[in-house]
Amino acid sequence: METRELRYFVAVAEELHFSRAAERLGIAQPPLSRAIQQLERRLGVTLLERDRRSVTLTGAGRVLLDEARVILDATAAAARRTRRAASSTKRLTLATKAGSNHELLRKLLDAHATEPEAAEIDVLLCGMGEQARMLRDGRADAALMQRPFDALAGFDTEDLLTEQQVAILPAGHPLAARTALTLADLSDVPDLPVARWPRHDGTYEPGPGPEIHDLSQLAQLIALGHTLAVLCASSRSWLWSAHAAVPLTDASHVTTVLAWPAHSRSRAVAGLVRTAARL
Amino acid sequence: METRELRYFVAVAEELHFSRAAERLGIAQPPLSRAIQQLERRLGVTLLERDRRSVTLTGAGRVLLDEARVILDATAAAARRTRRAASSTKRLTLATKAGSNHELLRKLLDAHATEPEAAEIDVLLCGMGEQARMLRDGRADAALMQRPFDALAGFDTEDLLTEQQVAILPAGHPLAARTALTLADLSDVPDLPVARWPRHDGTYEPGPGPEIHDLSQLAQLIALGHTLAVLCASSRSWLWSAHAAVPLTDASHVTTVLAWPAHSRSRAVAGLVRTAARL
DNA sequence: CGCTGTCATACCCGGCCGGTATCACCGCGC
DNA sequence: GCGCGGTGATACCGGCCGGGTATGACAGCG
Repeated sequence: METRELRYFVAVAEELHFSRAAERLGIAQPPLSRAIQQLERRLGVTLLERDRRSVTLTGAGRVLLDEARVILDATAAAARRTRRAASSTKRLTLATKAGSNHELLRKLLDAHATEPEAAEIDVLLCGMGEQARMLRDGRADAALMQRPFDALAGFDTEDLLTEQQVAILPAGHPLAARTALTLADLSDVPDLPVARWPRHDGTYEPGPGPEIHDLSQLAQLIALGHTLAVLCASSRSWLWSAHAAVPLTDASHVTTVLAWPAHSRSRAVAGLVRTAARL
Repeated sequence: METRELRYFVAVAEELHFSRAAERLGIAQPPLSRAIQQLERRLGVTLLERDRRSVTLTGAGRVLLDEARVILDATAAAARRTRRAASSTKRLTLATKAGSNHELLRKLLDAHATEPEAAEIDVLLCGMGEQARMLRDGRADAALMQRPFDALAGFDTEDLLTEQQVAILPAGHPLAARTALTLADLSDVPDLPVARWPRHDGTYEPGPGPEIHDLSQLAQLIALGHTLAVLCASSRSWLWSAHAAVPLTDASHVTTVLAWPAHSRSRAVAGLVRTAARL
């Protein structure tokens, strides 16, 4: 199975339409039909049911679609990682959630800068939960992520900092005067629906609160009194004067971790991990 | 990057010799040289340092070698899984260590057989630690594995049974008369070196004991009085009369788990997992 | 200084990838 | 019922590229 065939198959399987898929691929329809037939012949499996008026995936086709997506992503990541390994042995890209854990990032970068032989670090600021994609993509070599919020499957990690969570509220709100809160206190504040974060797959669970894409948007919404949010304590570093932070006594703790692709053999990443382990 | 190019590159990177790699691939040397040059040109990266007398990998080459191996394995697995999905919706292959956990396997199969809509199960008997490869390969849909011995990374699991470990000894040995032992008792028995299991990567750590590949071999070696072994308690089901099993009071417990590829969407696997969860 | 072994280059051929033209077929509307 | 539009499949052709053979350039070695 060549990646070209997989690319073609994914296009057809997603469009369920040969002509549209061909257009998307930038080729004509007949060669595409032929390529898929050839793939089916070589596998000895019918992947698509052509029904004169509609194209549908067979069970085997669904399996191959899942697998092919993974393979194509891995191939693109491999090319990127290879290119980056060539262009810059002494340079690495660290993905981090824009705005979060500023103090920790500062400490990590400062400590790393004092290391002899240390690689230079490019900081790549991401939206919520984008770090995992960047790491898988090969666009980043390492990332700061948070357990249990971020999807850490497939990565190796080093714990950096465990901290309490706090509720971030509009400064004028009655709850903001309290010295401590519980999750129950927040679950049903009538005028302040809890902000909704994207899940691991990028979708949002239904609910009344606004969908959050990045922290500056969240900050604005809280300052406007439209929502409240639960974040780790170090978020205090970016609070506005219109914000108030109140500790949550019963929320799970959050651990910020340094994550990198499992089995990475990059010396630059290893150096950063060593620095992080000493923090 | 086409899989053909990756296949060629892996061959050259492993052999570090174009002619031998070409022979292994079943093609002539010049086309291979050209293919690698083309790959390098397309990536804009030199992967191999040709030094008139020797070929060595560059840093980028090492990165691509790791990535390419993963991609090629994934591609082969994808083909196998697709073929199997086509040939048998109602059939799945369960990999298990030959000889181990016989009682548990029996219970699982019996319970599954009574389910309506249940897939038929082909049991695939593996040597030590081979199940992980079978799962990754796509040669098996699920496997019985043991924590903490087997490499479970990348799989989803369902715990089935946690049990104590026991020492298996030749029946006539002095230690066999004891009612309980500790790991310290076993660490330095002069005439009975402890059997060595393969590690996750298939290699063995150095030591005096014999290298174990499967349980029948181990059984024979113990019966001959050449070694002793530490196994989970359910191993008692296959003991010979020439064997004795003595509980270990301080060894970590072993959990037998049902494992399957993460994100599997197979209905047949889901059915088996449901059965297992009810055990 | 040839000999050997290495990888690169030159050149040729056949197959396959992609394009255009067309077919076979279905659903739809008049 | 009969064009008509739109679907994927087929037929055919041309050019590119992957593969082969022959050979070159060069280093190490006896």
